[in-house]
Amino acid sequence: MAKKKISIKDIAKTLGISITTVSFILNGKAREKRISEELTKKVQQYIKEVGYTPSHLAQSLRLGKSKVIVFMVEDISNQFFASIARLIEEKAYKNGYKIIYCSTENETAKARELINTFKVRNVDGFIITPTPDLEESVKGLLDEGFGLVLFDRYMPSVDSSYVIVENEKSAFEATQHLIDTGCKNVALITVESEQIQMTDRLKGYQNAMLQNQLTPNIFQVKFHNIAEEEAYNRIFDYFSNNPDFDGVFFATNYLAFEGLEALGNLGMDVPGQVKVVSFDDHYFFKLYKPKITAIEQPLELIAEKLMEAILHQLDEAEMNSEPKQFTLPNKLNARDSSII
Amino acid sequence: MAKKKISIKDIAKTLGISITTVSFILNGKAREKRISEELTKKVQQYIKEVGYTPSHLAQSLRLGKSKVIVFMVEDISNQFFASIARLIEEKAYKNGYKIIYCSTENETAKARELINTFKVRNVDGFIITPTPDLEESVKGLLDEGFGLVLFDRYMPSVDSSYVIVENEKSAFEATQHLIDTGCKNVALITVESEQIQMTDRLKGYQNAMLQNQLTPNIFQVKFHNIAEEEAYNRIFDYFSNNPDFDGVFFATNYLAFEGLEALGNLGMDVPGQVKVVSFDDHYFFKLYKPKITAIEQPLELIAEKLMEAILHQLDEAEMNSEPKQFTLPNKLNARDSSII
DNA sequence: TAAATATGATAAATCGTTTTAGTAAATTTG
DNA sequence: CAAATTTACTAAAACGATTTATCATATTTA
Repeated sequence: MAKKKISIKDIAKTLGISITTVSFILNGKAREKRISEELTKKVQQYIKEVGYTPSHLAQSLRLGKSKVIVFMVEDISNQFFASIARLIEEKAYKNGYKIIYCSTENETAKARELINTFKVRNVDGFIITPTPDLEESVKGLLDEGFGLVLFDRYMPSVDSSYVIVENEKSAFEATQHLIDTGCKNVALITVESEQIQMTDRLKGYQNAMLQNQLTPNIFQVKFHNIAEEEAYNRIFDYFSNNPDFDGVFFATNYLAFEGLEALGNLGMDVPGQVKVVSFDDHYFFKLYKPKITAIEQPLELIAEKLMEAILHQLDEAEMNSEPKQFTLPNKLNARDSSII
Repeated sequence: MAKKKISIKDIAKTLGISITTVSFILNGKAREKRISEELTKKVQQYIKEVGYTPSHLAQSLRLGKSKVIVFMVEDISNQFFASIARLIEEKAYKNGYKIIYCSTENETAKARELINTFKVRNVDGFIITPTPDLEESVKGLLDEGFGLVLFDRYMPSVDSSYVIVENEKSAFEATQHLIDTGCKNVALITVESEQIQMTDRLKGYQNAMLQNQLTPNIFQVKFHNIAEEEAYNRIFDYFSNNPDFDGVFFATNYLAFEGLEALGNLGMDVPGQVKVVSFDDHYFFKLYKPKITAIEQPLELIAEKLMEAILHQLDEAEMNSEPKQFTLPNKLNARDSSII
């Protein structure tokens, strides 16, 4: 029966004092504002008694800060993003922030729309995995004073805070790992994308191949939000038409899932005939027979740095400070050591 | 350079009219409130010109509705919950709602705390996977007029809206499926839990066994937020000590992941020697060799009904209406048909 | 002892809306 | 033609907080 929520005004009236006094006490300014110890105690006591909590809405309106951070990723149901969501959650609540999530599907139009939606919703900050061509919107956020941290990928042309991983270095290592275990023709299965996290992985692969005097063998799947099956078919076709490889480096784990399926159906033995490494480790890779070697991103560290960067920006005291830019190291989980 | 946001007051001043008039026009009450066509047009034109959008904070404060729904689940990084999150997202935004998520870890204390946090944060509604002993808090929400829908499990003692699946029926079917394919001793691997979704699955299994004159063979893993490895070890031990089963029904997919690992390490051939069915289908089960039969929950339907139920409650017009209670059918994805 | 300062509290503006209760002027009615 | 009604619009209160400016009264200071 929805007992009406008590307000600061009710408290003032009941105690026969002014709203101002109550507010000062609530905000710990009693001493500073010279409210007597006696009255302060009395008010605090009463507040505890009735279980009063201030209206965040009213505070937000008055102070112009909503204590809301938007977590805008490619797809919140993706294991990687969901895991990060889980990890930043606690840190956010601990600091009095709430997190609203949304998924862009990596579609620029959708991302722009979402940014606009949330801008007018008085959120304080954004954590974003940017879609292609989102520079303008992102710069807009920065200009308008919103907190902003990019992650998973950054935008070379925008000087914002970001948290990414060492894509090129790890891709190099993964490729080198395959070569070290005897591969002469390592194929790279990646997506057709201009986004930096993907081009960096490509670069790492290419450098490793060239440094070992090997010929790159690249297949870029057109991945325009196509269905899993479609990806499977394209990878299957590529493998059938170019069967002379002895190693595969998958640039993302969903490519690996489909690719492993394809290898299996083509009767290619993993890891006997073909060795495999995937970017972006997954619970699945430990369970798969055989276990799959993969590059693990440091989820906890990413989450930690994300919150560090966004809170730093939202902290009044340090407004307009330098952007924080983190490039974090991954870990290659070699699960085929018995093969070497 | 944060150009200050334009307010309704600015518009009124610029056009030399009152705030009231602008507000009426903004809210489509121009006709009703007898604002002349001419002025209405002019104002609308100006609003479009300057790209004004109302402050949701101010509206929320004034109207007492924040257009925020809390999505409170056991663990947002769990594939099932993350998928639901993804699916309700769009429906929410389409209706002008934002979604805040949080994870309870299935800990009652944490759930209570979260509920309190969000109650004072002026959210409108809650979608909750209740932890054990959460009845009081949940009833509190109902009494205080918050929108509420439980899901994944409900509370028999609370007459709230909920969206669940046919746990008992599907568990029965899964067990029957194993029996039909020749199993005489089907083990049930489940968690030690009093929660209804789990006890229902147990019931379904038991009924199927008894109806077939077979002896139930139940192992309840103590699952007090233990690590994956711990669960693995316990299941491994159970299998080693009770090796005379020819089928396993796993009550959740994470139990199946660990259980399959254990079966593999025990050298038990799946599905030759032991046939397996799991509750809660997963991408993984399609990829695993052999493919694993599993019960698929209707994600889209669940999401749809969740939003239907919560929006129904938040709709002013239908306040205090009857709770909506949905029990949805699952689908058994038999992937071992070649074996029959 | 008059002026200056310290003490303890408060009135009122403000944030950006919505909505109730008016109010003048124009029009209709009897 | 005066009264009643309609038209077109507005003043002001309210939502629930924060904060600046102010105000008595008491205490120091000169």
